[in-house]
Amino acid sequence: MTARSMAEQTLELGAFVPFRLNRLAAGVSRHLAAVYQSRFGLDIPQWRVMATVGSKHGCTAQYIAASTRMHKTRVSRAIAELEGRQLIERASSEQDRREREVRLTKAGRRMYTELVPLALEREARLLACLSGEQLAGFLAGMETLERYLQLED
Amino acid sequence: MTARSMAEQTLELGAFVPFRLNRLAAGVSRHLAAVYQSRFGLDIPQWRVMATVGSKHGCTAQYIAASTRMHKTRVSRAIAELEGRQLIERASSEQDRREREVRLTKAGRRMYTELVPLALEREARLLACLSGEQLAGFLAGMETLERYLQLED
DNA sequence: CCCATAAGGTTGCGAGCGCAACCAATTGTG
DNA sequence: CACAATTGGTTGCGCTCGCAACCTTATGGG
Repeated sequence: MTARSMAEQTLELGAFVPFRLNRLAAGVSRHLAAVYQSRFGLDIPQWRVMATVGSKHGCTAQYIAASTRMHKTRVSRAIAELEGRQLIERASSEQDRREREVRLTKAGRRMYTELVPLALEREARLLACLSGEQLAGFLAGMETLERYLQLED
Repeated sequence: MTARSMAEQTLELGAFVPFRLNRLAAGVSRHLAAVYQSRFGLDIPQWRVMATVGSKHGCTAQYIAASTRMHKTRVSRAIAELEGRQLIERASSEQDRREREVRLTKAGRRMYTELVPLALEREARLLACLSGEQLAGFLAGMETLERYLQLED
């Protein structure tokens, strides 16, 4: 080991990928929040529940927790709030009376059909700052990292 | 507009980049937490303060908040805890007696020199799952997104 | 058939965080 | 020089979250 390599290493957070990823994710969330927060009065857990239930009718809280990677208590509370706002409804499952099947109400479905195009458009507008080639490279890297960290569904 | 395009759009969270970025950032943080949490008893705010002060001796809480993008109260509390553990120390600035210059103590510097190589190694091990080309593409995309969202320092 | 164990879901509680208000020191302006 | 406005930093408060404990229903083994 040379004297040079003994010199104290430093770490610039601004160049440290874990930090940059957190910062980027927060920035993108903020970029998206305008859609579901100020316009529909949803917070992140509620938005995730709406998005999940909207494409998986009759799913359970269990399923929502697993696919959104939220803690089951967070899901439970988000569901309770959405039910209070009459956006979703629950019915005890026939097969297993511990489970409760979650569905969008009419009002919930109306919000969903309005919300989803706005969210997708927001995502598209963000990604439009990347060239086609850059987008492909970025997504490829994300997928590899997700697989490595076993984050996929 | 065709009848087909009137069909209700759906949104799969698992294919939605904002969600995937949050999930990835959380996964990477968890991957890294083993280093600073279980081994050195630091939480994220404390780790970020240590990292910042370690390469910017005598900086202010202000500076830490700006470069880590943490709320100033979060920084204030992290500093107070680290000071309580005698890892950093503060001295009132001569030029402006509102400011307090933050520095690592001897023990803090010892932790820093032990911590930084482990964190960098952890980052390198994570990124090693990407090919050189994939890594370059991923980082290029990140930089463009950061610039677009004005997340840089 | 009974009881131990597990699984779906909810709730009490403590910890962490952001907002707003605040204190102290500085700067700017008449 | 005085006083308003600003800035660095801390603190009280309310909110959200995760953990652990709990209730209810289902399952499995003797």
